[in-house]
Amino acid sequence: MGLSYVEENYLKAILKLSGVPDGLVSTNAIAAQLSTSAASVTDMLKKLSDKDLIAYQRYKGASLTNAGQRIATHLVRKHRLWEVFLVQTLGMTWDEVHDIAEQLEHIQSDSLIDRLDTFLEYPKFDPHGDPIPNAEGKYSVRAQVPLSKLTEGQQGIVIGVREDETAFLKHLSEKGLTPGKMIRMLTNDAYDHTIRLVVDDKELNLSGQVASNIMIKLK
Amino acid sequence: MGLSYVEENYLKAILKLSGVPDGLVSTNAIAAQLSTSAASVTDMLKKLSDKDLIAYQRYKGASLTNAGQRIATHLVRKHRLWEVFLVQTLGMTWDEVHDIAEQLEHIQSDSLIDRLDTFLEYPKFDPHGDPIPNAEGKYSVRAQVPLSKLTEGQQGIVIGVREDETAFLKHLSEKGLTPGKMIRMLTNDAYDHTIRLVVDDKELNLSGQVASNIMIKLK
DNA sequence: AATTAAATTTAGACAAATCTAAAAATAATT
DNA sequence: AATTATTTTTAGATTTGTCTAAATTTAATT
Ligand SMILES: [Mn+2]
Ligand SMILES: [Mn+2]
Ligand SMILES: [Mn+2]
Ligand SMILES: [Mn+2]
Repeated sequence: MGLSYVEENYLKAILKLSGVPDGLVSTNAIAAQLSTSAASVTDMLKKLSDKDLIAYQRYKGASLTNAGQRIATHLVRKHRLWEVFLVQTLGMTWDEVHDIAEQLEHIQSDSLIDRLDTFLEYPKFDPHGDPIPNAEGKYSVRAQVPLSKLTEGQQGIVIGVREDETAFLKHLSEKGLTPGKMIRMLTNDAYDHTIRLVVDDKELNLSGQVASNIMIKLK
Repeated sequence: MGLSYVEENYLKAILKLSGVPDGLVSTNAIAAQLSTSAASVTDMLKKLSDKDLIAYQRYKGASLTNAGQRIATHLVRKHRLWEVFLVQTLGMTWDEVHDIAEQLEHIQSDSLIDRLDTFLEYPKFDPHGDPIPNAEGKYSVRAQVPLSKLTEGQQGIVIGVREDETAFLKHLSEKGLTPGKMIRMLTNDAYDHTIRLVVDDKELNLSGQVASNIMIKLK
């Protein structure tokens, strides 16, 4: 009784949005995440609830059951392992792998993904710095803070991003702001949130919006 | 304007069945190949004809147009390259890769498949001995004959099979009849088509049915 | 040539996933 | 508390791909 790729995408969306206060994800939030209508979401929430993959109360919201969480986490594992493969093995750039991984994550074969994990030597993080769950669904956590929160003089290392869009990632590549790079904050304007910092001995500017999507490990 | 994976499977089925006399593939042949009903096939043939991917005359049969052939050949290329990857890179056995490749062949990304080809060092044949079309759709042909056609005393090398089923491939693996192996025909019964041959200095029996699906390069 | 058989198409229904528009429930304002 | 605004659900229609059963065309037999 496998799930359709559409059902899988809903589970993944709910997992991604689960960071809310009471853990209940709203219909509209899911609709926005999946670029679909609220009506479609309601239909699917009923369906996933019938399959006991989510707990759903109408007008209240949805949360993953243990079964649903297991499936969603496995999808994230597959997505991120494939991203590592595409960058590390095939030499793609980090800005072109997300859309392909969105397709590859739906390939059904546990044997395949475990062998891929072995071949890649059990990577802990994907090219965007996101943790890769192991076969049991456990993953590493790292202390990290958005670049936008750093104060003047603070230093750190770029360890990831919070955004998958190609345009955003290409923008960072052009500025040299990729994972592993050491940065130092020069000025962080309290009012308009414009940032000036140093990377590779070069100074550059960033908007607060962009900086909030870059994750830093403090030095 | 991409095609659905269902449309892609129809094009691939028609290509596979195109070895018939006048090149016209029948509705029933496609239905059998895809394990679907003749009525469904008729519906899809109309649709593919409207898209100019096949030439179709009702009650007569279907054949691929140049556009359809290009797409179908590209699918075969992807399928076989992924099979090489699964066996060569991930260490799977040749009997477990076909079903996974059936899924992977529908991943949409030209960049991905060209990089995979480069990574695998441009293989010319897949694990089952089938030729891999290059990016332009051209592929190598090898002189080959079914094992069932060999006469007493003839020798040759196993270079491929004509059947993807797991049970069939496992059967051959157990008998040691895999690509690259040298064989010598002992007896080929003209009436019941039972075969006795030598592989690795061991004698073994085969049914005519099984032997007809093993391809040999004569020595 | 007429009849029977086989292959193919058409007709009509169904499941999955989607949409828009309208109705209902909840939340926010006055 | 009553009104307005927002969110969510329901109703009904649409697209894609499928099915079975009946009708039609083509092929094979007598
Ligand atoms: Mn991604
Ligand atoms: Mn990622
Ligand atoms: Mn195959
Ligand atoms: Mn093959």
